[in-house]
Amino acid sequence: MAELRFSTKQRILGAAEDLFARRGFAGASLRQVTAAAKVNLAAVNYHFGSKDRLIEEVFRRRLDELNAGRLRALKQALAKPEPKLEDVLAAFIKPALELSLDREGGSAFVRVLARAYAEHNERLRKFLSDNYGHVLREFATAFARQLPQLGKEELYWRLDIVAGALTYAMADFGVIKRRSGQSEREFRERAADHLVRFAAAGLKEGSER
Amino acid sequence: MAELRFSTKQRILGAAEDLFARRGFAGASLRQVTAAAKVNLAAVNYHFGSKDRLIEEVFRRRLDELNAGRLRALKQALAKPEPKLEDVLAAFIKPALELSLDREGGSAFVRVLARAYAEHNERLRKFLSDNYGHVLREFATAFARQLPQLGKEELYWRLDIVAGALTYAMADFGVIKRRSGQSEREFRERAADHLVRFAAAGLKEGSER
DNA sequence: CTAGACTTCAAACGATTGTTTGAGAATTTC
DNA sequence: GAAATTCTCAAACAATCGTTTGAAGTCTAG
Repeated sequence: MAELRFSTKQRILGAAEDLFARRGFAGASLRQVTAAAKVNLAAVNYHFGSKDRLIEEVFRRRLDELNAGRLRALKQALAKPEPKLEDVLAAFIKPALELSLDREGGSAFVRVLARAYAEHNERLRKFLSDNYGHVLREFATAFARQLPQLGKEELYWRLDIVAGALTYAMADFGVIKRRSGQSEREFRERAADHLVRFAAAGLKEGSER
Repeated sequence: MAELRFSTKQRILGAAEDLFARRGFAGASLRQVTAAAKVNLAAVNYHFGSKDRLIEEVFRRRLDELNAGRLRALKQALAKPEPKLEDVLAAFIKPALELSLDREGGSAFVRVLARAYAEHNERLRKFLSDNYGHVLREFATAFARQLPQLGKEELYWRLDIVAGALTYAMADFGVIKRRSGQSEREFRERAADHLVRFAAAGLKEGSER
């Protein structure tokens, strides 16, 4: 976490990500963050302006790439001759899996992401909606095309459940622990496969299958 | 929230539940809680001893009844001549639905519950595991009997996803808003039905169906 | 080499945190 | 109705919070 080879700004972002994942935004203090980053306390306000802006930058650093990856994967999936529901789901899930495999704090970030759902923080919601709302809208359109037999309301119900399950699974909650012989990558890829098949089954249920 | 007809202790628990749901355990201060409860600041430490113990009592007040209801429903479901997977799922989900319909803060509590998942707080996890772990173990056994074709590891994968989706859906996250003409009860019952069918589809997927 | 910009630092700011105190009010017990 | 117990209250406790300050350090451009 110290890692003095990184710049002050990067070390703060890394330490903040880790501590926000473990103690929440209110629960992690700037003194804990700067101590973990081996940086002076005032550096946060110098480089980011405030704690709130630091939180936003923790998101921006990862979400820019994550959502770009999702859109890329979606475009690729829809370019296939006969794109399936599973392809659209995988386009949403797999980039998040890749992120969670990032050596430098990616797995911490997906837990931060899960916290953002739990926090009903108005300021944070606006920031996320303003910057990344268009991605979710594109996926909603793609899902609607894959599931034409579902009413709009019904579709939103199911997508909401899928988004929740995804957030939960990616955050590594719950009882599942990987077997000791299994690599992190194997573990995560199995997780993504399970989630895609599980979500597809739930989304299709009641339709013609 | 004020509701002076309730005792000091009950008013504190109600206000704490509401504020923990909205701002988290670290984010809600005892001064905010006691102000909302129209109670003196010192009353929390007098009646509960500390903020941590107050948090535990917020859980205990609801979880005793919720988990008793789940075990009752599970017993009833397993007493049927041919219990189905959907029956076991409903036994887990429906009591939570009932709780979320409780006029006096039930819907706030399910959001508190979702926060407890997000918090990796060791103390809280131990409290929940010590007091209610046996309920989850009974359900795991029942699910295993309904899905004998699934390996133990595979089953745990899927149950974890179901638990996450349930927590998420019950916490009323996400984009779904009920139509203005729809009652809270109608809305929640539709939610539970969707969730049971969705979860059942995902749990069975890949088996004989 | 120097002037200027950028970055780090220890120290302190006022505000807020959970908790404790001891006096007083309210209630219960006999 | 007096004594004892339970509860409420304003006030203060030390600790910690996010933020600001101004001086000292480091770096870069001319």
